[in-house]
Amino acid sequence: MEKQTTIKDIALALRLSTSTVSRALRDAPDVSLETRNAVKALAEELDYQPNKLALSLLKNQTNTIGVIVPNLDYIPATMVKGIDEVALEAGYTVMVCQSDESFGREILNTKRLLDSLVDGFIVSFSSETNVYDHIKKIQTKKIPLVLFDRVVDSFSVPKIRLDNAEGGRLATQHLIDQGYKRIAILAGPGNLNVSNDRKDGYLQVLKQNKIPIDKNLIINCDFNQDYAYIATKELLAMKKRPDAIFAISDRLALGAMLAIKEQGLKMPKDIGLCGFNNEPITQLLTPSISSIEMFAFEIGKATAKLFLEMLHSDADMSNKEIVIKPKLVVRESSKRLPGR
Amino acid sequence: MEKQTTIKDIALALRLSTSTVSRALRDAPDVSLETRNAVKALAEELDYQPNKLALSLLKNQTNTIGVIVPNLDYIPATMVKGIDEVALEAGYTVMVCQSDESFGREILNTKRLLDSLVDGFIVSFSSETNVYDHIKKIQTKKIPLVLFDRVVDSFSVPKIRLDNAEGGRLATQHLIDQGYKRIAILAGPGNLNVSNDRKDGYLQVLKQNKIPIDKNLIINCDFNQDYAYIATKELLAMKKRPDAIFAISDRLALGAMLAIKEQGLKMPKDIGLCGFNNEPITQLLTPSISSIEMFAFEIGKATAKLFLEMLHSDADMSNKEIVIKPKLVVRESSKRLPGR
DNA sequence: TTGTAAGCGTTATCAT
DNA sequence: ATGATAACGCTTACAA
Repeated sequence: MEKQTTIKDIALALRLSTSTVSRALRDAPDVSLETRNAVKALAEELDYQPNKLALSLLKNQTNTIGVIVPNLDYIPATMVKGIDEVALEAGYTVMVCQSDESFGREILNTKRLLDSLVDGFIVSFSSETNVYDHIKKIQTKKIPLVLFDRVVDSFSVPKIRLDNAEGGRLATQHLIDQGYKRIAILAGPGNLNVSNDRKDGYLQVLKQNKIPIDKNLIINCDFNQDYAYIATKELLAMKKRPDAIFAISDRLALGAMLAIKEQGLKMPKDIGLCGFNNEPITQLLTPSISSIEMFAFEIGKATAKLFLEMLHSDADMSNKEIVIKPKLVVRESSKRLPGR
Repeated sequence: MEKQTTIKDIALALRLSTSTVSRALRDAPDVSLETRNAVKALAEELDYQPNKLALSLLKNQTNTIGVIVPNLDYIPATMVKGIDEVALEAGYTVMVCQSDESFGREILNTKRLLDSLVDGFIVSFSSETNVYDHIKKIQTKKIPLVLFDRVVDSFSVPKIRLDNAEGGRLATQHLIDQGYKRIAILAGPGNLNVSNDRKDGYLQVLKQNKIPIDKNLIINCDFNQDYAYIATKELLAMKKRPDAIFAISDRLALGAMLAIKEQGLKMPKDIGLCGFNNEPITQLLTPSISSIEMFAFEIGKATAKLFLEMLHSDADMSNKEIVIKPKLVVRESSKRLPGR
């Protein structure tokens, strides 16, 4: 790694002081046109780049945002893309760390970013996380923090998330509208808001429609296709098997689909299926899978915007919460009535 | 953001000089046990964290690796995971920038990372890139650089990639072995090694098997499902239509599949299909799609290892090239003979 | 064993 | 209009 040109080099060459050079470079008003031009010309020639480290040390700010995501699957990757786009435009660089759904990695990532001296954090929790000391530490240090997607209510920090309950309602009501009577749910990990809220939506709609709730039809599980496959096999082996399945993620829906096909059941005739996330894959499968669009890119952009707003305004935003509305996307796996 | 505890704070509180504190903290031999303990205790109490910025400025090294990937789809995301894992273990932090297949973004990312003063670069090119001044700039500055996956031969820097030609051979030979006679190829963007090498493998095998090469069956295109769909429709509309398609990525295979299904053709009976990358989706589709496993995670890990090796050894590694062997995974879309 | 001082690259404050 | 100096947090000769 070669030595970079510094202000000193320029100053020396031009027999100026570093301060003058610094001023000239930044178009300060009180520097003669002559010197300014000379400085700029030489800077150009030597390919001078200001040293960000020195600047950061001085200003105590790195222009870097630490982003922690549970994984880099389609949805988080899309959100990161949104965050990155907005942050970049505002002159911030994003450091993305993925926790791989591991609490330990999440802690580690927090530490890493903390001592990388990021200007703030944008965090979405791993499915294992249910202790939040690492987050409290961020708060203690008064470092700006925004939670997104997989959030936790108990922290008074800005949050952005999908209206997951609404998503659950949309999916469940849709299945009911299509004439399904015994609707099971693959409900995801029990400690995530995204799981619980979607399940709550499901429960609400069942109640509204006076459909009795059968606990045997509610399966909590990892976001894991294999688990969904096994769970679905068990569901289908029941004496009174469900006639529809609401999987709270498309990955879970995939697992369910495999089990359904293996059982020789046909969608949507014998059994209905609705996923969540609206990943591209849902429209490619046969049958295509109904799902809930969650606007991941938009959530990402909104998150970064909210973060920057918090960073630059002094208003207290700790109770601000942005909730994005999901959209039902009906496909073959659950559509057995004409219309709609 | 609260002021962090510094060495100065500790020195002041303990009526020591900063150098003594610094030494005590780093277990230097020439500091009395007494002071060392006092310092460490207070450091613990005040939750002292060394300021990385100051250290970086001093040592002129950030312990950060800049990674540029063309996108965050399954394969690059998996590679990043591998890179991250190895880098983390070695005490390095990874800054990932995705170019979104845009040359402009790639330039921008290079700039960003360059003035973030990363210790080195790990780069995979966007599909638009065919001018390499930004890479030359990295080289001019003597900053360590490794290319991976989408590489370019003209640079004498360490490289890691799949044996793409072998992948092309495996896929094509497999289709021939299954009795397909007119094999088309969706060959991807013409300026990427991954495209050209896979196509070369295809051409080689056709020659070996004395199958005439028909230029109409060779389609160069973006890594874009929609394009593959359209191209396949055209292929199928030919008077002498192909009886098999080798798509050099699974995304392209998906597009092809949609067109094939729409045409009412059955795989593998009427037409064979083989993709590339072995993304999880290939085994979920109906029919499941044969593909080439490219060991993305391993490539990622190997890349980071090679990078670190280069960073820490003074041997000239500029001609080192690691080539990973792909593996054929046969699935329903191309298997019409028993056995194998 | 401990302290002093210089230096990493930059900017801000206060002279001149 | 320009320069000298201190400061950001830390390490490392060199001195004591």
